[in-house]
Amino acid sequence: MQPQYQPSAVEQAAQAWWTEHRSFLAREGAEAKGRPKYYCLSMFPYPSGKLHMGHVRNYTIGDVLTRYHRMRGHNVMQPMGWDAFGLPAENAAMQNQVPPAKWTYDNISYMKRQLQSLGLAIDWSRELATCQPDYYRWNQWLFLRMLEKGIAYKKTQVVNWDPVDQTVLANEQVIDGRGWRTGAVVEKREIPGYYFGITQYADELLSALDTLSGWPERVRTMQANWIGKSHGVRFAFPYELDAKAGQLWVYTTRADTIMGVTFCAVAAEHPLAARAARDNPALAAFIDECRHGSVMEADMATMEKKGMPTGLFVTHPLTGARVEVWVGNYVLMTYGDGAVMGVPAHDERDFAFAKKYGIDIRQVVSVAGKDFSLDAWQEWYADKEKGSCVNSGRYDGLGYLQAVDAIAADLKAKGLGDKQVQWRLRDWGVSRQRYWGCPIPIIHCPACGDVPVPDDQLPVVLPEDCVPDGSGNPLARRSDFVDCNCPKCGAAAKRETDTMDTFVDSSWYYARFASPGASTMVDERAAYWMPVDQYIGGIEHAILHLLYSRFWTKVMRDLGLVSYDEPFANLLTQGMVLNHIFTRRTDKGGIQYFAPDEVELALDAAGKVIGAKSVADGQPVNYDGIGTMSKSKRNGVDPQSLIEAYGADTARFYMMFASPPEQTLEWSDSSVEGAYRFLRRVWVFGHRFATEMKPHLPSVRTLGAGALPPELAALRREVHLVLKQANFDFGKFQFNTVASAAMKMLNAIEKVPAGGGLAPGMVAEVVEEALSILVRLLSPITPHLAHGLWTELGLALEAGQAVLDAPWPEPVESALVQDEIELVLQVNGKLRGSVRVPASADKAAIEQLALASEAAVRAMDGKAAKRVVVVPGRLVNIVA
RNA sequence: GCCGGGAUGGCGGAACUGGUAGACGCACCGGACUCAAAAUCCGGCGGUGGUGACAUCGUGGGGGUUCGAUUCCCCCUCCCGGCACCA
Repeated sequence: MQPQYQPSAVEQAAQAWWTEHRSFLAREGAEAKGRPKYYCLSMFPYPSGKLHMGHVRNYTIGDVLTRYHRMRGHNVMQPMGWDAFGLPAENAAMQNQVPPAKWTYDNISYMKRQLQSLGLAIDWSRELATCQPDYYRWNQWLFLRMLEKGIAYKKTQVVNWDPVDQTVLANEQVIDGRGWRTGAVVEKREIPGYYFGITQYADELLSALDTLSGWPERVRTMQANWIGKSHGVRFAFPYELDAKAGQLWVYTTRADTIMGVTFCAVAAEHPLAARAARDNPALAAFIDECRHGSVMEADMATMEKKGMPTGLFVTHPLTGARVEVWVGNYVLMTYGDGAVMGVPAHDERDFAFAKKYGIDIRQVVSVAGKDFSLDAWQEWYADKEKGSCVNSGRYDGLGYLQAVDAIAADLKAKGLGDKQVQWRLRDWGVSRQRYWGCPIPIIHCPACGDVPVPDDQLPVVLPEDCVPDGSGNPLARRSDFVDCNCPKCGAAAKRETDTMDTFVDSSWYYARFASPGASTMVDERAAYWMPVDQYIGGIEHAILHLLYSRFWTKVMRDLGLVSYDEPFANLLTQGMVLNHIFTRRTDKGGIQYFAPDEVELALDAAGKVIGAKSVADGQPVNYDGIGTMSKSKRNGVDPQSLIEAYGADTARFYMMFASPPEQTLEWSDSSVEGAYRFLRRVWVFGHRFATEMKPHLPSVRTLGAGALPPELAALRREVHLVLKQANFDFGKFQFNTVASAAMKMLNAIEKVPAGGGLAPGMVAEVVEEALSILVRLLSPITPHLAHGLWTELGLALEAGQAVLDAPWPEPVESALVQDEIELVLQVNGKLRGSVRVPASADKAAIEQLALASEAAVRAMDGKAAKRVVVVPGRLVNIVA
């Protein structure tokens, strides 16, 4: 074997071997040979151009798990594909005058080569791209099924409208309330669109979270809060207007405070607001003002709360009091009925609103020992657990639950309300006024209306040669796409030009991977592979993508297409990859970003960073902390250059070692070098073993049969002890400590005692076993290095067996035993030394030995022990 | 604003169910090798006091529970992710 570690040679050889042996083709049925299936899936990438470090991290984690489970005896499947529709392709098209399709396919072929150079154990025979008609036709097909079942339907939606470009903007394209290209103030506009009735599944999506024991608690909590089941009361304020009786319906979770209502507020889009504005120009102007700005909830929630009275009054359903109706810019038309009751005394937002506009504040809940004040908001005003009703007539003295019950009953008796369960979750709007997406299979006929495209005319194929220009949807200008005949009456008709949200594409790709090439949406192979055993992706997908996929699965199940309830049995949410940010203020007040390799750091004597300067001009730059790698901040590191400089194994090892998968990972060039150094040491020691030790190996191995000399027993014990911990850590997905275990193991093996009367054959045997364990432990993380060493050192347990199919190593218990153990000695909880005791000693014996120890006697200073706490195998604490 | 998460040496991080805080690595310092440098190898490395054994403080800040708290509870600060048309 080569005495030096040459990653490119090692990696090319390993990859050639895997290709030749078709090592990563997943098998089904009899070919699975009775092994349990393990479907390991990383979230597929958007083909943005080239891989970024987040991809490398994501796919390395998936690959480590895939290879680990394979060695554990599973029938593994790890597919890969492309989330190929989306906005960036249209942006690139505008910039480069290249059709999104070409840009996308070019990116895919480049990124595929990059993924292959990482040595991922991917079954490429299952590759798919969501922009291919034989994939997205099933989006269209299922859309039609959902339409038939009433799960898909049409209604108006509120969008960001750029009045200059005359186009709908994505939230991302709205910067500070203005269009990103035109700078025009964005308006809210209502247009028709298709929705998926995810709320029909709200109950199950919530309750089934309890069955997802393989999901992180935080993701389940986020989804539960997002679905947002709340128990409250929906009730009405009657009014009379234009000589007609009407009712203003509101929803509240705080019905116990209903006696404190001093105003109502409606959304600007509410019919009552429109009616009031009819003869109130000031109000009309205010409503118009509310139309400006983005539709993002974060913007709505942080903007200044403004309101204006409508001059209309409604009647309090219980007190009969006249209550004025206001228009509030903070009231969401999309939640509940687009109107809220205002209780300034017990709602922080209402309090601020009332203070601002001089509305009455009426206390109706009190907490014993707390004084109510009109001057400043207090947390307890809104604490429904502790208070009871006051100033509330017949409800006085009731706690939250009793008050809600009594009030709901009274409202019900009057026919003006009842208890109601409310969801925060809204139906999923899927229409996008964009070109590069899956066409919605609808035809608009002047006579028949909206007509679904018949199944036998699917797929509705998207033309791939359009170049968008930023104003409107280019599809609308393509008569060869738009003009068609009505499937019902045959008359000339227009095809729908909206495309589907790209979240639709990613809501079921995992199932298609399990039935590649099927002539139906999925086939029986999906029944074998699904659900995904391990799903891996960024935490930023914790809600939308994962919730939509769960919803989509339940729809497919109810259509009889699949029989599982949930798509992802286990979920690992990986953290982001961060890097340092360096900036300089420009003369014009802008910010200039410097890539980390354009900056030289100044260190003090202890190695602490005390300054930075530009390599180019030697002038100082500011260190702006750490942030996600991004093009705009110029702090990204190109995986390609990393692989070229150090090899894929170093990139993989560094990624796993630098941080546990769920946490953020901070980039460090020197730590990458550290990873490389380690891999080189492994290789070099392998060479030393092959040349210096292996020749002494006895033909019949006796390891474990008899007692080893103490030095070798200690080495062997260390190796097995570290392995035991590493196996435990693997189960926790804590790959950083697995990597560090491999380092510890090498540290121990490198110090292998030699000479001193030790039989060289015995030394070689202990080292061979240690290397066999180390190489297998490393193989999921650094598969090329492991493949090379396994072969070159002849470590295979069965002839011809590659390391990727070798059995996972388990610690040998007999190698771990020891006669004496060391316990930590504490006095009053403070470390005061240690005490050696026989491994078999019982509590009484340990107490005695501890009390008699030199360290204890000194620390006790003649005082008597009140109590002795013994934690077996760990410590003794003497309480004096 | 709302929901979720995080904070440990100069840095990334470790610490099993409450039991030796700082494993492993990086950086830095010292030594060996070298004409010299790089690479490599050996040693040191939280703060303060002490020649030293050792003492003492120390896991974002404040309080609590416990023989014992990075870990559990309460309050606060800052940072990160999501907020429905980025993917």
